[in-house]
Amino acid sequence: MPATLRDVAERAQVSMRTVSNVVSGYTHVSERMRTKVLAAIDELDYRPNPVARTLRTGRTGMLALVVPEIDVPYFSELARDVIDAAAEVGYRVMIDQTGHDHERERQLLTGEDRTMLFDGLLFSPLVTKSELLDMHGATRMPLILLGEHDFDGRYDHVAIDNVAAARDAVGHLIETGRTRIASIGSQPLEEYSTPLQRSAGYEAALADAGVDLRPEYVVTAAHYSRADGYSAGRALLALDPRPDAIFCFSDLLAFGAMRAVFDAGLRVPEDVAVIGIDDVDEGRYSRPSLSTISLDTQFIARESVRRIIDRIEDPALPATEIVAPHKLVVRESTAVE
Amino acid sequence: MPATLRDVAERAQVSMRTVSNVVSGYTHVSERMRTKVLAAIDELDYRPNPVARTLRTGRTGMLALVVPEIDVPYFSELARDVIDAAAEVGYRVMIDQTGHDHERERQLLTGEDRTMLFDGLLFSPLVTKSELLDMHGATRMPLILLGEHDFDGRYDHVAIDNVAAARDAVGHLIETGRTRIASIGSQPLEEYSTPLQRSAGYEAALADAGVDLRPEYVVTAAHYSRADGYSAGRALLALDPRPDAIFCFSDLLAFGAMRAVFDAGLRVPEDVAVIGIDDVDEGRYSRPSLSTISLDTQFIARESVRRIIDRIEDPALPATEIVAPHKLVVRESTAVE
DNA sequence: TTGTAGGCGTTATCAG
DNA sequence: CTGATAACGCCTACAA
Repeated sequence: MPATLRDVAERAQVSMRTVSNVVSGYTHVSERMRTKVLAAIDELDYRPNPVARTLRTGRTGMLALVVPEIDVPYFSELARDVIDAAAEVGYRVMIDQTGHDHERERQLLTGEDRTMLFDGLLFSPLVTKSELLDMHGATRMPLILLGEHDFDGRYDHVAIDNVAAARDAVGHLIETGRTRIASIGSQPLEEYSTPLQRSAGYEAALADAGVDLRPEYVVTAAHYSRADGYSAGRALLALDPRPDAIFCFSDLLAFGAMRAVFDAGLRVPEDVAVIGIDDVDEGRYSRPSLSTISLDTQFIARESVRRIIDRIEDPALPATEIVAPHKLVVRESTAVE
Repeated sequence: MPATLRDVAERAQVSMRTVSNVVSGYTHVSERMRTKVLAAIDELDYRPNPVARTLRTGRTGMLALVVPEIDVPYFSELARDVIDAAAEVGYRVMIDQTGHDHERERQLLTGEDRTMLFDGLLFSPLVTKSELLDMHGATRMPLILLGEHDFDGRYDHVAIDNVAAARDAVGHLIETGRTRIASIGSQPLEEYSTPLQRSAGYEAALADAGVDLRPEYVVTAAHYSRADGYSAGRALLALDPRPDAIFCFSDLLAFGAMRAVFDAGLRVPEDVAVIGIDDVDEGRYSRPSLSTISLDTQFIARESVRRIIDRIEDPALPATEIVAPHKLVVRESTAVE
């Protein structure tokens, strides 16, 4: 049976008030009292009960980070940075993965879950915006959207300019002389906003260069996985004329696509150039190393944690949008000659 | 101001007890009462306060998973499986990364942290065993050790047989005719148990085959990262005679080492064979694909969650050890001819 | 500077 | 089957 504040008070012959003062940052406690209390705490091996403290103060000191899949490198690298940024300001992070399951997203958003022991929600969503608004409406849980854009200014979000990112990637392929540019990553059924935006950027870049969009060059991917990149890549290589470049909506898709190119007996970048988005560590060591659009996960993590803490402290704050920077990183997979 | 149980009771003209019964799915409630209460809940948009419930019941419904680095694929794949396994039994998972920081490990273990809002700890440790015993001693927090071995039977753990895993990997290299077998991954300073065990397996396999251990073929790595694998690989390739095989203590090290081989103008597996441990997804798509020892993260996740829940329910349970299976997966990076 | 008492929102005990 | 009431452990006006 763990010791409580009352036990310590009895043991030290002082009031609970004094013990509490000592425990939670000294505010005017005499030296005699303090040592007496500390001794009692030590003897009883007392630790404050965080749940009771939470009930009283209304703060759990915990944030939730919700991502589609934690084992996708982009999200695990983001999680790493979020955990670190949160730790710096005294918060811990609960992670949940929705696994492309709308129902699980909905439960978190509506607060329907029975274990919502956190002060705020960092949400990297699949759902489209209108659905989101309806779901979250009733709750008062502070919420920051990650990686999204254009939510009518009704929510805080730390966004990526997905249209520009895709445009930069495809623009690079065009600059290096490729003209038959395929893409992998648009969504088969649902209208998720990230792939929609990246599709828009792809189309815009082609239009800018006066290159026709060939519908057969646009291959969908249900998940942003290596496996889906591989099968999409195989499909593209069977086309005639064969693409001379592939823009993948994520690095993971790109790794799969590159492997498909090799298995077809072709070379990257000589026969087919490949570029991704995310800039995960893997791409620096893959063969060939992967050209990509680098998204600044540290920036996203820091800003979103900063922002949600502001909002927890003042729920009335107006919603803001912060756009994280991105930049083109040229490596071997799009080299010329 | 969110509605409370009392508000609902007043609104529905019943006692708090009845409302509580309805909310927590108690069976013996008359149909009349139930509908009346549900109506009131709906009108007031009432949601139970999880913190109050937790204070009363002593359960948070949350587990903590502590790993060195969440962005290391092995750990993020493990986290994925742990989150899923926990969700199946109604638990959520808080993730913390110690980043090779002993102090952070200690805080979690001693319960010194001020936000320990979880019912049990799944711990993938860096510390050696005696340190661990001393730290955790006082706390009553249920604890399961992951991936470790040989803790005197004083703690529950879901172990990997690291000695056998390393031995199998090196044995495979020997069977395929390699004789100058280097290793990357022993630790430079501290005596962490996982690398110690893998070193032991490496040495044992060489001894089994009557192959001499050359000290210069043993290269340390501070972290199990691609970067460290790369620099270790470079160092090995400069030796004379050059190794014809490299056993890496993790897949990540292996990816770095393979890249070093290519950058030196050599080939994998023709000039140098490479094998890792972990079997992360990346190794199925890398070029060449990576031979490795597959660790069953699903098994580890399921068993550790099952075990910690048993222990939460009955803290008096005797400690048990479960050893997760592993198996050799042969791919291109160790092929012959 | 320190003590007393009330309440955070829930569940559990004990009557009825 | 339902109602009143006491904890759960802590923090903080308010009082001394």
